[in-house]
Amino acid sequence: MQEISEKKARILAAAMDIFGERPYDQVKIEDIAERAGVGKGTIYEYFVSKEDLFAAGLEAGFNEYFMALVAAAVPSLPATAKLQAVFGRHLSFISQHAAATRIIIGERPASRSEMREAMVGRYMRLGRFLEELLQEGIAAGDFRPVDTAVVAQAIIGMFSTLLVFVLFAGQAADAMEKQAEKLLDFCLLGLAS
Amino acid sequence: MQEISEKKARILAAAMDIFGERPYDQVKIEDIAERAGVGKGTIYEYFVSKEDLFAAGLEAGFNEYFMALVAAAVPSLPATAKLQAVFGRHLSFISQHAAATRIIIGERPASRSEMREAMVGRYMRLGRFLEELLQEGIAAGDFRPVDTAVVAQAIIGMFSTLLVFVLFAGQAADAMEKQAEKLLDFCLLGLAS
Amino acid sequence: MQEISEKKARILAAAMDIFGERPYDQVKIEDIAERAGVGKGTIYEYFVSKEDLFAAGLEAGFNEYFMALVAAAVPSLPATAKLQAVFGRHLSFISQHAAATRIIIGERPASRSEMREAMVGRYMRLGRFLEELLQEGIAAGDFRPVDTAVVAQAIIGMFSTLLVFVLFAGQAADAMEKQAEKLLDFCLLGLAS
Amino acid sequence: MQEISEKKARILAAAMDIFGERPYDQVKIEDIAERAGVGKGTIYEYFVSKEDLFAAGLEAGFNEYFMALVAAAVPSLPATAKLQAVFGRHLSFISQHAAATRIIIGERPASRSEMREAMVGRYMRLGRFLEELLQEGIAAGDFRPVDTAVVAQAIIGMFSTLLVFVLFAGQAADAMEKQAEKLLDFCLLGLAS
DNA sequence: TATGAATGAGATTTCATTCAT
DNA sequence: GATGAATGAAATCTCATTCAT
Repeated sequence: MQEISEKKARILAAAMDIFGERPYDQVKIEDIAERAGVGKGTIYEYFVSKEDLFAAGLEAGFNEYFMALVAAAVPSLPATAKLQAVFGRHLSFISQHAAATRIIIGERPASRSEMREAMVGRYMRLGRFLEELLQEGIAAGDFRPVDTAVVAQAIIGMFSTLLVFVLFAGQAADAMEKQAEKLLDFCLLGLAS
Repeated sequence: MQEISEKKARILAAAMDIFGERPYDQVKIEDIAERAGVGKGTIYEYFVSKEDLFAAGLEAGFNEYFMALVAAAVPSLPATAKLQAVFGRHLSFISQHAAATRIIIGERPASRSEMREAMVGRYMRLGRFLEELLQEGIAAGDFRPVDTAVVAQAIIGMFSTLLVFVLFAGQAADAMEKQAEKLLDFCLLGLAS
Repeated sequence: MQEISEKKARILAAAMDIFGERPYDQVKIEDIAERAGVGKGTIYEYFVSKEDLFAAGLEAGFNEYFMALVAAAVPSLPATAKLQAVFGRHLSFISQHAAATRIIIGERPASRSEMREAMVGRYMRLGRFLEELLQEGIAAGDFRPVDTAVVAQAIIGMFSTLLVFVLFAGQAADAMEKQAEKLLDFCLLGLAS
Repeated sequence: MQEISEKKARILAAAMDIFGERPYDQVKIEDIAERAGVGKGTIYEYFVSKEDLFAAGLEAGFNEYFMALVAAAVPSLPATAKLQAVFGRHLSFISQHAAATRIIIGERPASRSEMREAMVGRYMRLGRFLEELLQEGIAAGDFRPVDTAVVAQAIIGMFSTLLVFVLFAGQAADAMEKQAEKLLDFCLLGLAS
């Protein structure tokens, strides 16, 4: 059973790798099988279809990302520092896990309504996390009492802009870092109590 | 020659329609031909390939969107009012032209670097427009002297978040309007001189 | 349009040929395309699916067979001679069109209910033809007033037995001819008025 | 060894069941394994291949049927009564063992000449049984001295027509019973000494 | 002996693109 | 220029069979 999970994980990892490299319809199941070191048929033992595998990769990629953000928000830190850490972690994650990230933004969110729902669900999850962080800051008097839902949305927006610049515009890492800092500053301006 | 352009326009319109309805690889050239009321072969008289047609639709969709924003920023208005108008127009555009919008963000065959470049180019164009607007406001003393590139980026980010909520989460129009207003307010907080 | 029908006919002929040679699932669409001298895709312009093509072949094969029987029953002949002619034509048809015939008995009648219905329909059509022939003979006083439905069924049964012997047991032609004659005689014994 | 046979029998029974339900290529070895309550691999302990298993089912199904006919021809009965009993048993068997019967006529992978031979062999076996019955009747003076081979063949033909009507046309049982009686009568007409 | 996870050959069908008319 | 019939490459998924346990 442990063995089984291990194989499923290997397939999933291979899928994320490859789906990150090129668009969905340029990925052959066979490519993934090869990279995972299993037979084509084996993939279908663990995933219902190519689309299912893609969706699983999406979910796993987001989870990885989300965990990274959560881990960055060390509980002992004050809210401002947490926010700063989250911004930084966002940037470093998308820089280092370009492939996984490219899946997250999802080359094809439109197809199945299930997938849309999942995507929206992920947005919400990220939003809730940021809202909690903001509420904490407000409670501690670090932030002014803003509408947390709105600000969270704004932050997600900033994150997604950074995404585009890092992944597609191929900006240099340090330029991006500066950019992220400034975005954070702008954000804090609006939050300053 | 006038005739020719008219036909090309009809094909492009049909393409935008249909690419907005479903993901790239679920669209058949034949569908577009049918909707445009021309033969399959005719499309190849005006467009090199399916990908080319998609790219043209993308560009046209963005132009439509961009023109709408530009038109909203009536020159005679003060910067704050312009920004407000642009926010409002963004929202109304994505609500009313869901199809065109879905192309803009949607499904990129993304394989070709040309397309990535075009996408980045559009981001930049939108960014420059917003920067100009911000600089104007700063010059007029309406905004504090922020890093316009950064704030423009932040606004683009907010726009894209609104996009997700409107297109995929299916939020009610009026709820979104309120949300957009609040995003603008948050923005203005950071900009207030 | 004439051209089109010609191509469809060529595909159908090739299909009957090949479906007659080997069982359904050992026939590749590609084989049929090759024999018909068209591309694989072309077949799908004229037939919805492999199964559809098979069903069409079945129908066409039966029609050919049925026409042959009908043609044998020359109107001017007395009933007994007609019956004799039909027996003879049955035998010669299945001997000479072994391939087409093998389709008729149908390697896979069970799959779709449509197909079953079509098969039953063919049985009925053959039955009605024989019944008419019998009724004519009864009216003319050549045959005793038997239950025509029953005797028609019996004749179909005899036909199918001959089928098995010719197609599968590979009996010599003249031996079969004698056999058919005797079957007819036995039949006539029951019919003799 | 007793245990082994029991398992083999269970597999065979399951195979007959399922091959009777749907055409050969819609049957998965796994389905049979499941119905038999054994593992997929186990089937290959007892049968060489899917085709082999099918052939075994065919043979077993025919044997069941053949035994039933033989049992119906109770030795003490006069020939006419025997023939009557055999007709009746044929009908009741195909009505009650539709699945087994469907195998007998059904779907032949037909590729292998072995299978054809087996099929012809079964026809012959049935033929010999009927011939013996006829000869007995002739010897007893119940039947006129017909060519027994021919009449046996005719009877087999009638049996197969009944098959089609019962299995595929879904005729009501009692209507068929009447039909069978009449077929027998017609037969007896030809046999009456 | 029994198992079932793993395999990979294989075939239908789709659809972008071509080109003769 | 306009058309759409013809094409064939290509890829998902199935399933009989194997073999390590």
